Amino acid sequence: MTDTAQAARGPGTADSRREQMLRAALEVIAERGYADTRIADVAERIGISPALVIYYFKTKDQLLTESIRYLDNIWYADGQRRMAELPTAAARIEEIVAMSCLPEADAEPRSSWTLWLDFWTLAARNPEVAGLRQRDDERWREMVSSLVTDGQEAGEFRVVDADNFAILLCSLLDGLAIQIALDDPVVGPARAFDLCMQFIAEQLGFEWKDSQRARNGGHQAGQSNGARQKGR
Amino acid sequence: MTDTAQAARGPGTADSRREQMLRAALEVIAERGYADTRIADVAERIGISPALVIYYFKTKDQLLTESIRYLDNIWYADGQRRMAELPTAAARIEEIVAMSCLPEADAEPRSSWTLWLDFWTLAARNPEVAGLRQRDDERWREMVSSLVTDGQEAGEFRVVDADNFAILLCSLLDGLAIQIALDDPVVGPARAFDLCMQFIAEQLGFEWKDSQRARNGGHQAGQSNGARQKGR
DNA sequence: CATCTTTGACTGAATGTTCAGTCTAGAAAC
DNA sequence: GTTTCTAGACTGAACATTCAGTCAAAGATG
Repeated sequence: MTDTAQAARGPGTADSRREQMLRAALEVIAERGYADTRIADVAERIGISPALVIYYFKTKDQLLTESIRYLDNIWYADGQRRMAELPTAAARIEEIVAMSCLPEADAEPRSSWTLWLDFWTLAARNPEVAGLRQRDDERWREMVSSLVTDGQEAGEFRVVDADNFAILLCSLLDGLAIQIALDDPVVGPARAFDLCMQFIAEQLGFEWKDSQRARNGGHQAGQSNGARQKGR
Repeated sequence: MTDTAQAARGPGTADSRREQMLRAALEVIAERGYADTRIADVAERIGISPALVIYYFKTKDQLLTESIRYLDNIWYADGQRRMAELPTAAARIEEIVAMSCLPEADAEPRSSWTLWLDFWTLAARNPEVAGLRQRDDERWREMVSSLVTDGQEAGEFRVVDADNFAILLCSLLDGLAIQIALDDPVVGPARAFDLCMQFIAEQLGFEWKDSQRARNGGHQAGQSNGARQKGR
């Protein structure tokens, strides 16, 4: 009967404890990798006993899976928020590229890009995570796709197949993210960003002047609250 | 003379044993994932005792790391061989895309694409593997880059910056490989292949007629010996 | 040729460690 | 005073690695 009920509906403290643990879990995963993340690590990071982690999440697996879900949701919500704040389709698509390529100044270390590597690897064997990933990818492609359609209707973009373009762009971003996550000396954030924008501008037929964005390292569009994730 | 050694059940000769183990390790990694691969799995697969694995590779880590190196080398060598067999730059670049996207008919299961996910994830934390991956990526980009240059000199391709193009294409292939590895229902091998070829033809300004390659599922260019890897 | 000796491949049974998850009981909240 | 949180000590299982040998083939010796 008390499946997950108790935890979610507890007093305010319970709620923040949970989230505190989820965040800690993501940090540890980013540092040590999903496979090498121990309950003790997560507990230690927030100064509690390992037993408490089990008290909130019945099993280790639940903790980790849920933390991935948490990441997934935060990331998507953040994307939507940013999109809503920008006026033109061109600006919005640039924001997407920036989110995928450029580390944010305010965010913690350079951790999170690697989280996506773990996410993918996990999805290869864990059906639940696989579903999550797939939905996430689909959402993302739709975001791009409808954005392109909007831009075309507004006359900002040339007419190309929006769905195909979305697949291409999202795959390209994933591929570039790998290089960035692994600190490739040839394909750093700035170069990835520039190349990608050039590609987009060419495909969609709009002007893109080498922005200074890649130089100063962060996206400036909308960093309102203290969301701390940044990779993709 | 006394070469009855290789009997199916009997003790194997030292030389083939190592490779046998490396191959078995890759199979297990592909199935269960790097993190969940146990020495006992590898041993069981070839019907030997776990102790023997340690006898050959001092530690588990060494076995796994070496198996990744083995994969890396095989993959690169295979790529080079295929390139050498094709006459035009256009055919060669198509072969690269096919290698990255289309599963081969003869190869075992659909295992190996996921190996690359594990490879990347591992590279994020293991410096040795990181070096390996970086070298591999660099090699690959150079292959594309020089291929493009050749094609341009031969008048097959339009003139674009070869290095930038190589980065773009390799990243795109990586990104598409993720989708394929994770069995994305929207981005299957055939579609990935077609989209990618369209992109290339457009960028390099050559004709590409919707080949039947993606349909019949495999690459036909050069499958001479019984090499059994296929993913990327 | 008949015997010993060496050597390398191989195994089964320990050993030791690392963790996830449990149990007990105390402190805080309500 | 009952329920919710929390910690510390503990248990049990899963595994990597070690050890002490077995076994068979190849050389050496006479």
